[in-house]
Amino acid sequence: MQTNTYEQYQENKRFVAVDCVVFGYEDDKLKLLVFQRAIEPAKGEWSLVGGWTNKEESTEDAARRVLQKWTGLQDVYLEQVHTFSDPNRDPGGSVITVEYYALIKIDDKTSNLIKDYGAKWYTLDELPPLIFDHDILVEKALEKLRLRSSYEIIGRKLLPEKFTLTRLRNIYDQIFMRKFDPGNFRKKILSLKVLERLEEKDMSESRKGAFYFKFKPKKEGEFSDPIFKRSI
Amino acid sequence: MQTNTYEQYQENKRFVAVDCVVFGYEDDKLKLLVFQRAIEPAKGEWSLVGGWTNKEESTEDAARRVLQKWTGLQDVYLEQVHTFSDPNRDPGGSVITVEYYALIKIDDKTSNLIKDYGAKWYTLDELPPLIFDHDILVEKALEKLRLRSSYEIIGRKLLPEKFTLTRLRNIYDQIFMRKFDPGNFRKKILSLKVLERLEEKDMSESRKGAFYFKFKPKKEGEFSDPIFKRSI
DNA sequence: GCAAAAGTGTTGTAGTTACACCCATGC
DNA sequence: GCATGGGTGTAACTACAACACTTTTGC
Repeated sequence: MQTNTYEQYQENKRFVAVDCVVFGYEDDKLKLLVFQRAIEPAKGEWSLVGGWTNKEESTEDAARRVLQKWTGLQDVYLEQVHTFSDPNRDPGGSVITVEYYALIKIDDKTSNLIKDYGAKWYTLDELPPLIFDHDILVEKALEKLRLRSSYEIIGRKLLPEKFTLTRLRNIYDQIFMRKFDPGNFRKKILSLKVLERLEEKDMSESRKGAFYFKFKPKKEGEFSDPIFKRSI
Repeated sequence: MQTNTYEQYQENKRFVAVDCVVFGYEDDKLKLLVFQRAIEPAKGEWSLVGGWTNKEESTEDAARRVLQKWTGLQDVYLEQVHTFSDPNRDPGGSVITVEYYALIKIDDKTSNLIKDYGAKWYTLDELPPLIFDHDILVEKALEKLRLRSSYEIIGRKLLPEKFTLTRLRNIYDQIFMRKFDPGNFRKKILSLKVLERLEEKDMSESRKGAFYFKFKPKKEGEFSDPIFKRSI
């Protein structure tokens, strides 16, 4: 173990937690994963997935560890959102929390794992009130997700291997809480040349059928798929 | 003192610091404030302004306290940037740092206070290497500042009461590390209607003289001065 | 008059929006 | 044959970039 030059400042040490806003897409709905809190205070109330960090890991690793523990999920997409530190934000004591949002693909396997822990997927409009400042964390995560979604097509982390453009648009409709014009959305997305059309069609949503698409493999070192060229 | 439900998790407690990337504008240059570190390890080397947080305050309050202590500055504009937590980022021990950037108006009073503490203003291109991951923090702060600057005119926090458009453009040139077209920049900024032209001219930079401008008072509850209307 | 920065005008391009319209197919 | 989502085309609008041009004034 490394020597710690700062041990004289012991009394400054803090509780540091991570909280994850977990987004998933199921039954054409953007959903959010919430848990019933396992410890006091507010035991039993709805809360985000969270846990303590420890000093041998980064907060991102802690977030991954916590997600793995509670949901069985691995290799999720994480992005740091914000750090909350109001000493009164948690009635149990002064706790700093580093917030992440996660994007995951919901499949049967994950669904089962999640059920084991008293967790539940809620759509954004049906979300119950959450403990502490977690409602604010959700709002912040959404803002960050919107920002990210305007720089790159985020469906890659939420959708199954093959999907229709209507489904992708549906995600964007829900993230931005508005209706995108189907024609314009299609042209915009296809102009970015990050999707590849498959020969197969999805016949379940319309008579005509809609072509499936998949993401082209992401090139190494390639930064992202900018949706808007404009900058200052 | 409030009771702490979490005391049983003592061994999870962490060192949490704040670091501030302080931007100022002086002699037509965007500058960054760095200090010579006062404690081991890396004592005497250049570092960002930073300090410990304690559990009675938020990290933002800690940042304000630290800035006040080292620079005498009060009422600065702060924005949280990112939280760094790699357990090996600080050779002195596992320390989480919450990063903020600050925008300040440099005047003679602040200059004097700052000199007292072995601090120094550097332009971006002359910045010496900083300790630990602080070079990365600077890069992150710049990115965040660029983002903010494309949503609202940030000069309000950096410039004196009255200023010319050339000076404002000069700030943008340096933040984005490119030359903005003087005519286009002028039209863009004035179209936002957040500036008010004064009758007085600055005759020091040209024969013709350039009108001084000032920011209109910010309306209460008004969010910001968007520079780009476009969204997805 | 000339240099130099301040300030205005003009034109082309490209991203975006709104919306009309055709397509394919199961009923 | 018609309703429905899938998919294409087009015209108007607007932000932006490039750049020409005019203004002012000290030297």
